Amino acid sequence: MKAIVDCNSFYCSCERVFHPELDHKPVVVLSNNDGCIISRSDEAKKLGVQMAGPYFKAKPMIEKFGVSTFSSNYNLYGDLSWRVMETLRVLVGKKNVEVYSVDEAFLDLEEMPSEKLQQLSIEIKETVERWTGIKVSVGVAPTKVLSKIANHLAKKNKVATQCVVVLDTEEKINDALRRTPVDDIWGVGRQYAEKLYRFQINTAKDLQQMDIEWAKKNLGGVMGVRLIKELRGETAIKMEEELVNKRMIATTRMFGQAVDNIKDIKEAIATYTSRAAEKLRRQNSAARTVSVFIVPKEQSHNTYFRHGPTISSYITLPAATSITQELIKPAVQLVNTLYEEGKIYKKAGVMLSDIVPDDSIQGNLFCAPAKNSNRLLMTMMDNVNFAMRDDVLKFAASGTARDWKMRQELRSKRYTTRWNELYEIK
DNA sequence: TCTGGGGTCCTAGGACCC
DNA sequence: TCTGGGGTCCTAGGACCC
Repeated sequence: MKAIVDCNSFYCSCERVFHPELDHKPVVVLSNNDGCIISRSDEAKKLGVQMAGPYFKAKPMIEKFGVSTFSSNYNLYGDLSWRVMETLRVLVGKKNVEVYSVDEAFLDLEEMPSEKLQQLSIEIKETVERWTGIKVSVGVAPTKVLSKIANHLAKKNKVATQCVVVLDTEEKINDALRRTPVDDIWGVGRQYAEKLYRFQINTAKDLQQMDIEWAKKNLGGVMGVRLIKELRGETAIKMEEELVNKRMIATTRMFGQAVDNIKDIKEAIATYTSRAAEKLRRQNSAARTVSVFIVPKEQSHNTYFRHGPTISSYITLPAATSITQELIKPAVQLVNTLYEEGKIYKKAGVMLSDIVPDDSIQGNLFCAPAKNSNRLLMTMMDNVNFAMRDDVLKFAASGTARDWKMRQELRSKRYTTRWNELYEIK
């Protein structure tokens, strides 16, 4: 059996840990730039605040009902996420925890006797809450897809289920499948949901009974086949063993305000490259391809949100590297080829790919090997910046005024990663 | 005026090889 | 005039996830 543990309204819950007076009150958390709403408490959901909706549209309602609003505080969420995951590792063993996202983890419970699963799930839920202050929901079932369905049902009926649903018999599974519309299934997005409804496939039970060949043809080939197998209780998506290195690393941002000069864009690109290089070194990798893209502001005054055309290009380096300066240089060069005078830009990004392990960099006959002093400098910068969870040390190319930086007007304090922002009890 | 950021996997199709 | 068969590698793009 497998479990999925999912934090309830994670970012909102993190804010509540340090604002207990907000329990049972509506809370929302905004994306970078205070652009849209990315986490809502149950009370905010009940008021009708839409997920991923633009903040400025919801603002009148938010003010009317006195919804507490926060800019995203990733220092805080990252730290609390780590505490939740550590708690799970203590409870079920390190090797049985697969961190799936900042607020979710799969647990491998194969060795657990089935009659103990309900009890264990309750214990997990209660311990995480006691140790971290974060409320979670637990779904248990034979496969990952089914456990996601269990979790969904637990969240939908918090009072009746106490946030724990265990699907350990055929009967319970079938009942759960009948109560789950296809668009609530993990792996079915908007496109597939529309298609399924057109075929009169309305519930997870309907989908489970479809032919494998049909899935292959209509639901994205092997992905569809896996999905149906998982719904039938047959494992098709395995637990990931250890931490796998990323094969692509990206840092992209909307600008706090639109940018109309190449200097600011270069600064932004240098900053994003530094951040991406940091992620690269954290997994002991090096990259050989640097891609840069910039997005001009859309001209039309359409009421609908549309992405403008993305202008992008890439450079493949003679040898893979993880040294920030060596990556900034080509990235900034690319900006020269992409930037067009007179246009206004609202977003930019850097992507590193062709990623290889740092210790097996393919040498290049025509290049000197990376100097050790550079490595030492990188390690030193990483240590300082990691301890502060921010880029306290940076390269001059990143700029100092940084007019393009994102807005975060409503951010709470970094209670757990800054000495001078510690929580105070009077 | 104001709409996030960071990933994964898969497929089709083109280029190229013998 | 006729124009094989099998393979690999790469890229772009679609779909999905949180």
